[in-house]
Amino acid sequence: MVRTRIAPSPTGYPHIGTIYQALFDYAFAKKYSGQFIIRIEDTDRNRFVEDAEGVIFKAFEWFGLTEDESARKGGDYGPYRQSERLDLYQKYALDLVDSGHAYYCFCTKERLEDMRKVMQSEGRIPMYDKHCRNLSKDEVSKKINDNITHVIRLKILEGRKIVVNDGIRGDIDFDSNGVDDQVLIKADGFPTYHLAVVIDDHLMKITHMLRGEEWISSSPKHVLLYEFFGWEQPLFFHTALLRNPDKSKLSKRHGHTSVKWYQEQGYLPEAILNYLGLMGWTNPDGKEIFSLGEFIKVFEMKDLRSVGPIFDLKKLDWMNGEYIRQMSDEKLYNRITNFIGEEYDKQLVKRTVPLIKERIKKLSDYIPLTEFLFKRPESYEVELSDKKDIFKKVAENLDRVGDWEADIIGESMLKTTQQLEMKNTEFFMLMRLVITGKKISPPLNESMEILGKGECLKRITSLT
RNA sequence: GGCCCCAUCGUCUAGCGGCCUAGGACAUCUGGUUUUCAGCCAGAGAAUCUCCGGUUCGAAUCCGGAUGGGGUCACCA
Repeated sequence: MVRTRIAPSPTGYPHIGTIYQALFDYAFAKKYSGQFIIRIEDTDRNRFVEDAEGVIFKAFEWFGLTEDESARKGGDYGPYRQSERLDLYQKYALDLVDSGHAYYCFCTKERLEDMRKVMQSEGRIPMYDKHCRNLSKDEVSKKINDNITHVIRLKILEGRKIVVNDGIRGDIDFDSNGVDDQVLIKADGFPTYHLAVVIDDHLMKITHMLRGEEWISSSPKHVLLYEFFGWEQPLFFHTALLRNPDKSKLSKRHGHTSVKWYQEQGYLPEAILNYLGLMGWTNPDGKEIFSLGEFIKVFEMKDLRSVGPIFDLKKLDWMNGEYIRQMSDEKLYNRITNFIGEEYDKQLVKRTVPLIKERIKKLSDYIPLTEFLFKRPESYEVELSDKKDIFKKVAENLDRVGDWEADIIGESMLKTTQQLEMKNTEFFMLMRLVITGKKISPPLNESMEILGKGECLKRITSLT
């Protein structure tokens, strides 16, 4: 049975990289009829954001990455919120102390900081100096009785080779001398990520553990913990990191990391997922546009590449446009009204859909392109005050049009062009400007039909 | 800096020892369709496969080293 999990921290809007990983977790679990789990890792009380959890779940819903078990849905291996599992972590940490694989540490933050400064100034790598490692049992119990704040640290054996098996990269060897005596239980009684992740993945029966590459260097600690507990490890998969254009890890400063931003830009969730699926993975049949369902059918974790791809918005834009064009008018209409809100006349919006479908890449392109239909242009991109005669003539001819339909409107204007002995391009550009205010717009005849005869004549005669 | 990961067009990638004078997609440019833009169609340019050694009859593909990029070194995840 395959069981995968994504473990976001409730610190704000979800990171696009979290979705990237969740996509693989989800697809893999679904492919093998397993379960996909969302676990909330809220052990850092300093970074905790009150309503972040709800926002996270909403985001997953938006993408259609629906979980089988989670903090909101429950399941057989709960609770799925780490803050509700504190006694569990405590118990296992004490087991580790008993078996000699962990120890109490009473060092103050100040001492630790000073120690690191000294080590750094000596050009050494800052690591805990194991100061509290060899305290006697009596010393420890005395300090605990005296209520001295303490943490519990992992005791790393020296001179050992630790092998981390990664499903994407193969075996990665570490020397235990380079691994720090990691804090397992913090002074506030909360576990650190390292302890919690191992205990939870084991207890929740996770079979395939996928996470970002930035965790590789702490993996030896986790491997050791599995060994000390005598537990079988899940398979590890460390995905390549999404990058900024300068190749550094995708960050707010150089790129867009928040799911919220993508929503506000009017990217479609299915397009984002499709694009993400192209990062580090290639569809065996070469197709670049594929649905989540198709992805699930062919995805294998081992096919993931280990190179960190640069997140290229240009290609996402293209793909989003591709999805928009493939969508039915009805569906696109729903997406647009959903996106722009209530203030726009829905009947009007509906009629514009066929006009803009091939012209927008993102939902946020809609309003700038169609604004002129909802309100009269306030200015014109080109000076029109010296074209009064032309507009007078057009207005006269258009006024005679009986059935206000695109084709007939076009014919009338074509006739006017001939009467005025103007070039088509020149004439229609003037018309485009007077109607829309802009040099670039959706098809003119159709736009005029939607706008209505009265409104069109008003716009034209206002310049005569 | 120590440790670890990675390395094919600007970007995403194909490639698993001969089919590679390196293929596709995005982007760019050109032409066509056209009442603007977009779309669509056709085409072009774009990678001495980071470099240097080695293995081999033969290497983008295997091995070693160098270089470059990235990650990580917290009582954050």
